[in-house]
Amino acid sequence: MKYSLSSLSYHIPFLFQRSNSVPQLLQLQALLLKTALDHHQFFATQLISSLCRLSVRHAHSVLDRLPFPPSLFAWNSLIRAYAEAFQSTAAFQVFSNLRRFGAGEADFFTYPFVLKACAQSSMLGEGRVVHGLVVKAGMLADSHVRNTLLHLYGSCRTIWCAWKVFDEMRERDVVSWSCMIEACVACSQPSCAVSVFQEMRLSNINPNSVTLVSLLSACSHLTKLKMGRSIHSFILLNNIKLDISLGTALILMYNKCGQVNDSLIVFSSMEGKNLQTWTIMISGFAHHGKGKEAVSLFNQMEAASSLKPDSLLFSAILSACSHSGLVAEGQSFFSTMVDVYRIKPVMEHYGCMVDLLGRAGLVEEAYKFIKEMPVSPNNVILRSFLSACRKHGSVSESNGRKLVEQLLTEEPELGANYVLAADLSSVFGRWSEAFKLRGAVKGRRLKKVTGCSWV
DNA sequence: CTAGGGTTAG
Repeated sequence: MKYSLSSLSYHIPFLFQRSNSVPQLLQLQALLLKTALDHHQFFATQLISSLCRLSVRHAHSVLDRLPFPPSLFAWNSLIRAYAEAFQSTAAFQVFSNLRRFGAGEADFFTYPFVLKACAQSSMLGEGRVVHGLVVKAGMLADSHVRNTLLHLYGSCRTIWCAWKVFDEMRERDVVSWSCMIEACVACSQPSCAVSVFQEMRLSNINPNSVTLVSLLSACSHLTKLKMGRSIHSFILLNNIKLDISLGTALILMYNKCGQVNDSLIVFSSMEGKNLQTWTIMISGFAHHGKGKEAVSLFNQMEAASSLKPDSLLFSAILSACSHSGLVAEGQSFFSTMVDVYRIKPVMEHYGCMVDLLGRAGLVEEAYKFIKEMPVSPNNVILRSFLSACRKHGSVSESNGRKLVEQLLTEEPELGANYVLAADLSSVFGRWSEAFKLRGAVKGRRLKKVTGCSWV
């Protein structure tokens, strides 16, 4: 095709819009070079922002080689693209380059992008630096910037900083409140999240689906079934769309509160489901001893959707099998995972298998499995196996003893391990040893510390 | 061209 220069510059924006591959865009770049239109900032910007959609790397190299200072729009596109590609360090690096070499200052698009990148990777130090620049540039006046700052401190689990930003806000919109609720949940303060929500209602701000996802998460942590149910009715009454996230959060809440039947009702009513949704529903069945239902749901997923099960889903289904004594099914899932889906088993999967065999009383098989695993068993697996030994006996004393020693060496601070060790010594009739081990329980924690500091 | 959300063994 032949274009006159003026008609060419008219057509180029459309060409950009139509290009959906890197080679096509590179061809366009060649065209710009040939026609000297590459010296027009408008086209350069368009090239960079189009490239950002497809290949951040290419976009970056074009920006670096521009013969004139790139537009702020181009810088912003690049930072955003890096943030969206989870390359937070690169996003921050581009932001620094913008400040050093760029023409003009960062604007109220730049800061949300770079802050989002910092939040994603919990880069608190970098985030604080950006916060300082935000203050200096007077950008706190922008609500997007303020809300992203709030999100940053929530993600970095520095709740006091989040509160500071939140308290200093004069105007709070639904995003500000949602971010604050989310920050409380992220910092293991679910009851705080609930209070913030109540305050939000008093301020006459209406929650949206994102707010409710965070709030439901707080309900799950607190097992507040009544509140969870009222959120569910709120959703139904207000015709809030049950999207994947909201539906998943609801199912999770019902799971945690022991109401799997309700989980299933929500699950069935959802239109779109992703892998997480299936995983959560299957693990709900797993936790409530409904192994058969879990297995049938797994098969249903394989048959009815194009989703490919992942490592987490296999953890869930293996756990379902082990809790319901479905030994053959569990073993079959394990080999399907390895042979059909080519997923490399990790500690969790081995743990499920040891648990599956151990609970079923197949102690020797469990021992054999542990010995044949390519990794050394962790505390969880050791405890699971030794509990099986305590219950079903029938492992040779010397083999059991070695694993007990391993457990006590790796986790000497947990009192529960000494209880287990003492019980096993009793099984083998070593009474004095059992007595000594029981003495060691004193002064040690019986449960793991979860690190929850609820207010 | 802008901000916020959910999962896995014991």
